[in-house]
Parts: sequence; C-alpha cells; structure tokens
Amino acid sequence: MPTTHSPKQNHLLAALPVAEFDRLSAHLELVPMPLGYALYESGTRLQHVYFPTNSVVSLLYMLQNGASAEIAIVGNEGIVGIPIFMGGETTTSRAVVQSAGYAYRLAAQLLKDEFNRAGPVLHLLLRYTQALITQMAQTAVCNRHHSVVQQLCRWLLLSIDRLPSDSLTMTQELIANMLGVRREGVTAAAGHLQRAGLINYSRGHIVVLDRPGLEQSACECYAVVKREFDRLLGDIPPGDPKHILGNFDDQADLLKV
Amino acid sequence: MPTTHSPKQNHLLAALPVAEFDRLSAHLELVPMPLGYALYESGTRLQHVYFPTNSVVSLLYMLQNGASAEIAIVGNEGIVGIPIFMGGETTTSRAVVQSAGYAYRLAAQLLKDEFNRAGPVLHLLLRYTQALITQMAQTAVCNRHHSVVQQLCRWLLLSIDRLPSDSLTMTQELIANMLGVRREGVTAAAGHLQRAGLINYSRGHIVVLDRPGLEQSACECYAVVKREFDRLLGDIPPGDPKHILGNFDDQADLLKV
DNA sequence: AGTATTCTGTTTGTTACCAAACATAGCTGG
DNA sequence: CCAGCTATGTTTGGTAACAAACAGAATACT
Repeated sequence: MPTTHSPKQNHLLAALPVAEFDRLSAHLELVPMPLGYALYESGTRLQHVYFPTNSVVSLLYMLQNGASAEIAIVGNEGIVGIPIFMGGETTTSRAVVQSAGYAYRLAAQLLKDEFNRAGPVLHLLLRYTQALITQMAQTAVCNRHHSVVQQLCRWLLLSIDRLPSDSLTMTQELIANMLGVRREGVTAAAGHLQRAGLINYSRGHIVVLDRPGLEQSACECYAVVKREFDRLLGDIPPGDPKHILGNFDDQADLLKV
Repeated sequence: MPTTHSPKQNHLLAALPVAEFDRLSAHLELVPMPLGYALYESGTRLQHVYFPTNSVVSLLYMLQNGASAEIAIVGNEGIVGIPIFMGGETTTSRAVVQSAGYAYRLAAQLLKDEFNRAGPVLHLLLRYTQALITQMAQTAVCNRHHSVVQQLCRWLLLSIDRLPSDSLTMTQELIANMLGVRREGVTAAAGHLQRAGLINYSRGHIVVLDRPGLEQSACECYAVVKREFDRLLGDIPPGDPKHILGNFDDQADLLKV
C-alpha cells in the first residue's frame, strides 16, 4: 500500500490531456475501498464514478436464488460507473470491492458535464467501455466452454494484472462467488495449481509463483481480453490525446478545448 | 416478409428526431440479409453499420477449437456495428445473420460524423449500447447457472421478440452453435418443450405455441434483459428526443442542432 | 491456554452435459 | 419412384461439476 497517492495511478486519468485532467483533478476525492464494500447495488442510482488506483472491483450479478457470477473486473486500468455516462443511470449488476485499496471518486454530475463536452474524455471512456464489453463477452464464452481450473487461471491473471504485486488476499469462498462455482470446486482447482507449482495458497493469501505457467494453464480467454485492452487503451502516453484518438477522424473537438 | 420497406421499421431509426433522421435517411441503403451471412468477422475493420428491420443478427465468438458461443442478439430494436462509434473499429466477435430479412446500412464514416455531433444520435446509441451490455452480462450469468432447456427458452423469446411472427426458421444444429452446446442437447431440450406443448418443431421450422408458458420455463435472465431494454429504449415516441434524453441533464446539445 | 471461528481439504452420491456412434424420418431432385 | 441428403431422435458410456456433510488446521478471541 503506497504512502503517497496520485490520481495518475489510474491509467484512464493518467491518459487525459492536461486541460481535461486539470478540470477534473480539483474534484477528485481519494476514498478508501475496504474489502467487500459495495459501490452500488443493482438498480440503485449511481452517485459517483470511481477510478481505482490500487484497489480492484468486481462487477457481479446476483441471481434470485442467491447465486452469483462475475461479469467483469475493474482495476487501475478503468472506471466503475459506466452507466452514468452511457445514459442509463443504473445497472442490473452490483459493484463490489474485491481487493482493498483506494480509488479516486468523482460526482456523477461532474463526469457527465465533462463527457458532454464531447472531447477526449468522451472518446477515452468509450474506448474503455468497448474493452470492458470484450471482457464481458469473453466471460460469457468462458463460462460456457472452460473448466474451473482454466477459469481460475484467467481470473487470477486478470486480477494480478490490476494489482501492484503478484499476491492477492482472497478466500476460496470469495473466488467461488466470483466465478459462480462451488467453494469445493475452487479448492480442487487451487490444489491442482499449487501442486503444479504455479501458485502458493494459504488461508486467503495467494501468491502467483509462475506467471507464464499460469498463462499456459489458462484458456485463450485471458489472452483475448488482455490483447484487446492493450489495443484499445495500451501505450497511451500521459497527456497525449492523439494516441487515444488515433482512429478517430474528426479531431476538431480537440482543437476547440 | 413485407413488400414495403421503411427505415422506421428499425426502432432506433424510428426514435430519431426529424432533423437527425432526415440527415441520415438519404444515405440509408436497404440490403438483403441472407441466412448465415457474416456482416463482419473477428478483427476486421467494419465498413458499415446495420439497422435490421425484419432480420435478426447474432453476435458470436468463435473459439480456436471451432466451438462457438453467442454473445448477444440484435434485431429491429438495435444496430450492428457498435465498435464503429465506440472507437475500437473492430471486435473480437463476428456478426452473423440468424434470421434472414432486410436491414438498412450506413457507411461507417457517416455514422461517426453524426455521432460526433454529440446530439440525440450519440445519446440514443449509447443507451442502446448499455442495453446490449446488459444482454451480454446476462448471457454470461445464464451460461454459468442455467440448464439447456432454460437457455433455449430465453433464446427463443429473445428471438421472436425481434421477429414479426411467432415462428422462426432455424435448425437445431444452428441453435446449438448459438448456445454453445451440442446438437443432441438442443434435441433433448426442444423435445421437452414440444411435449409440454410450448413449441412446435419440424425440420428447421419452429412455432411458439404458448408464449406465457415459455416465459415460465425460462430463467430470470430473459425478463431481466427485456425489462432493461424497455427501460432504456422502450416507449420512445417517434421523433421525440426528450424521452430518449429524459435522464440527461445537459440538454443544451439539443438546442444547437 | 483454551475455545471459537474461519478457511481449507475430503468424502460419497447425484446430475447435467459431453462424446461418439447410429437410427429414422422427411425433403429434394434426377 | 428411389437415391441422397438433411434434420431429428436415440443409445451407451464417460466426465465435470453439483449437493451435502464432515474433518482438520490455522487464526482470532478472551
């Protein structure tokens, strides 16, 4: 846990041009993200968006019978609260802190105002949304076709990609809720990976020992998501909007700012 | 198959204000959508967006081993080609015509130009995108937790909601590809529904006999998706942008148009 | 220290779906 | 009409995950 915090620890905020960053930064509020805290529930009107720095958030859907399934993972590469700028204001899913840490939050109205300027913030957020859509689509595919072991590998990789170290604090029970499988299934899968020397597991503390090996054991889903995030958002030099909008033809908006 | 065609048969086009509709309509091109036709493949740059009228399109992901899974269904309520305005230009999935018919297509550049006006078209498309996201999230949940019978019911309901009648042309083999299960599984599930008197199945021609019964047999996923589409896009009086943007505070954009 | 709690591991039995092969029935076209 | 094809139905066997109950071990509490 770093002793100093900066909004630039979030990749989306770091990628903003100076003008946009300066407008927003005064209103960014550093908030702690305790494990299990629900940023919003299904159907509730979102009051803030969150830019995680060293925390990780799960987007979860809860079934009527109490079962659950993770839709997507959001960390320092993204933003929690997409429905605010998409126009729906609410979602059918909930957002829960999966790994404790911090985030910068911003009042919904301020983000909407910035979004409605139709400048770099809009384009950046939409590109991120497309990356998130890819992650959700791949989750659907993975849920259909892949084993618990493969899915656990994918999930571990997506998680540590969003964390500063190769270790995470997470019980098998919680992982089971995320993946939508039973706890025993996670125990079996985690035991398998531990015996293979890929991870070390001990009472809610996981350490990834062999990252390449984990990628080998994962299904193609992880690589597909990773590649798409890199393509859409990767290698964005801080403060340089041209890379963000490289594929956009109408860059007149930028000049107006 | 209607003998007369109109762009207004697509709900998104029908919901546009007069000014926006008039700007676009001259460039809309009626195109036939034959069964199995791929509007785009994974990774290819999209040249057009498609507004289906009486056709239905599946967004599919193909695994390396040849297996597949449907991500979402798009019909006359929506648009195919979201990555064009989201900024990614390509997707990891492919779009295939699931039920033959027609669509109006529009050159990618023209849609982007209209989108970049940051007016009603942008807000309408983003609301639709959020509805589509909900459908994809629910597909992920459904793939995890529900039986083939439940998923077949959901799929049938989503499909006939987007078709003019209660019948559809679709072999069990094709349905199996969509759901990402084996053909035998679909045979068993369809036989079950047929014996229950909910559908009539005969060599690629399905008739829904008891729609309420089908909704009973479906999992909650269908209702969740339907409700969210209605909430985000339903009851939009043609040409009245206020309903589309009801939740948007900054309506200054509208006045500029 | 000793008790309670939490987390992980294991057991047995059941079920849904996969895998592969084969059977039948309806349409199609010479 | 009959051959060929396509769509659907059925069989047997295997596997992965579910369901429920319980056992052991590490941590937390008093």
